[in-house]
Amino acid sequence: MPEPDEWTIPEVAVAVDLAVLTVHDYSLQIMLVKRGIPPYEGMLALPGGFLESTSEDLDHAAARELHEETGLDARALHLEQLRTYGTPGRDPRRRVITVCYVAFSPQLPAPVAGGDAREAVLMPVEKVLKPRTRIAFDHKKIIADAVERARSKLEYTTLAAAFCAPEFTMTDLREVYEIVWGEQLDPRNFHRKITGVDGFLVPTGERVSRQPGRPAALYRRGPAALLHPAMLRTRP
Amino acid sequence: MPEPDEWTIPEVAVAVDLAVLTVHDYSLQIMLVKRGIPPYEGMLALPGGFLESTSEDLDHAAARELHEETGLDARALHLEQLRTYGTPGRDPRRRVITVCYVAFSPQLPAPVAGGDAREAVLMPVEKVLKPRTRIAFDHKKIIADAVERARSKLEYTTLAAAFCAPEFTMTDLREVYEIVWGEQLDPRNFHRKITGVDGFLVPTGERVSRQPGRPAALYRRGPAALLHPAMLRTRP
DNA sequence: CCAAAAGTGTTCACCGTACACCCATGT
DNA sequence: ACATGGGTGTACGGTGAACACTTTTGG
Repeated sequence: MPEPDEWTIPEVAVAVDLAVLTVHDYSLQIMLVKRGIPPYEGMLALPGGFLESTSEDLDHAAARELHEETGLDARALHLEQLRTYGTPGRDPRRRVITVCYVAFSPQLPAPVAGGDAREAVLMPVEKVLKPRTRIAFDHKKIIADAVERARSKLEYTTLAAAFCAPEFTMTDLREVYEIVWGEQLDPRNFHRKITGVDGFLVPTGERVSRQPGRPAALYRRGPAALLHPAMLRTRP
Repeated sequence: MPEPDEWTIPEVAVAVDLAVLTVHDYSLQIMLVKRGIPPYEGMLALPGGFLESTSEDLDHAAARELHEETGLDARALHLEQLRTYGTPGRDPRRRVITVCYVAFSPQLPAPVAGGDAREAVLMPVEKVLKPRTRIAFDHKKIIADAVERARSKLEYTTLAAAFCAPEFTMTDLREVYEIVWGEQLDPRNFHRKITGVDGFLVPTGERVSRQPGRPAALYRRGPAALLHPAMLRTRP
C-alpha cells in the first residue's frame, strides 16, 4: 500500500453535502439553498460545505452543516451517509470530493429560512428531477440517489415514521408511503400490516378527529427499526 | 455554503480501500495485504492507497489499486462503492478519509501473490472478524460492513453468480448462498426458485458429472440484475 | 445393485390482495 | 340522515417450507 509520505498528496478538498427530505404539501420535498457566489451563482444547490478542520469527524461535519445552513438539529432527525461523489471536474474550481448524507425530517417546525440559515427553500423532488430543472454541480444526481434510498428504505425499515410528527395517525403514516412511492395503498390492508409489525408503533390511547368520519388513533414511534415482513412496492 | 477559497483547506488525504470478497475452500474469504512499513507494520490490512492525482476518478483509483495490489482486473469482477470512513485518528500519521469499495470475485485464477501484487493473502472472514484477530487501522469494521453488504445483496440481486466461474451448476450457486449466509438451503426448493427467476440463469445445454450421482446442468449468468421475488434469509 | 446427487410433484401454512362490512364522527 | 374516513372480517391466489418421489450417474 502506497504511503502518504511517499509523494506529495494531491490537493483534494473534502466537502459534506446534505439531502434533507421531508413530506410537505402532499409531496416529497428536498431542502435547497440558493448559491450566493460563483460558480453556479444564483442556482439552487444542496446545503453543505467543507470540512472545517483536520480533526472534525464526517458525521459531525454533516450535523454542523445541517444546523448552520438550515437551522435544523441533527439530533431530532435521521441522518445517514448516502455515498461519496468525486468525479474530477464536478467542481470547476478545484478537485472536490463530497461525502453526502441523507436526512429524513418530519414537517419542518417553522424557521427554515432566516436565522443562521441562508436562503433555504423546499422544493418537490418531482420538480427538481425534471430534465429542464437546473441544479448546481452534480447535485441533481445526488438528489436522485437520495430519493431512491428513501423509497427503498421504506420497504424494509420503519423509516417512514421519521417523516411524521412525534404523534401521528395511521393515515399520516400511510400518506408518507403513498407520497414517497407515488403509489396508492389500500388503507385497510395497510392498517393491518403495520399493526402486525411488532414494535413499529406504540398507541398513545388518544384519538383525533381531523375530518368528518371516525376519529383516528394516535401512535408514537416504537423501538423496531426493521420491518418484518417487508413492505414491498409494486414494481413496474 | 462556505467556499474553498474562504479559508485554508485542511490537509486531508483521500485514500481508496478495497474489500475483495471471494468464495474459496468452502468459506467466504477476503483479500488482505501485509503492511511493509509503519504504522501497523507487519499487520494485515485491506489493499488500497491514496489518490494519485487531482484528476483521478474515485472509481478509477479503486480499479487501479485493485490491479496494482492484487493483480486482479476490475473489468472481470463486480466493483461497487461501500461507504466512506473518516473518523479522525483512524490513521495515526495524519487525517485520512478513505472511500471504500467492495469487489465480488469468482475463485481467483492463479497468481494472487507475486507479480505486481505485494504479499496478498486470502483469509476467511469468519477468522478475520474474531475479536482476537488484529487488523490494521479500522479495517476490521470495514470488512464487517462489506460482508454485510454481500449478505444483503444476495437477497435481492443476482450477485451470487459473480462469485461463480463463467459456467457453473445449480449446486455451485447454492453453495455461494450457503457459504456467504452460513445457512443450509434446501437444494430442491432452491432449484425451483432460481429457475423461476426470469433471466438469472441461461442453460448452456451441457452437463457435468463431478461426483457420483446424476450429472448437473451447466449455466451461465443471465441478463437479470434484480431477484424478483427476493430470496430472503431466515432472520434470527 | 446400491449410494448419492439432480431434479419434479405435492402438500400445507402463511401472507398479500381485494373487498364486503361495521364503527364513529362532522355537517 | 348521510357522507366520510377509521377499522375488522373473510375469501382467494401466490409463495416459501417440508418432504416424498423419480432420474441418472459412479462404484
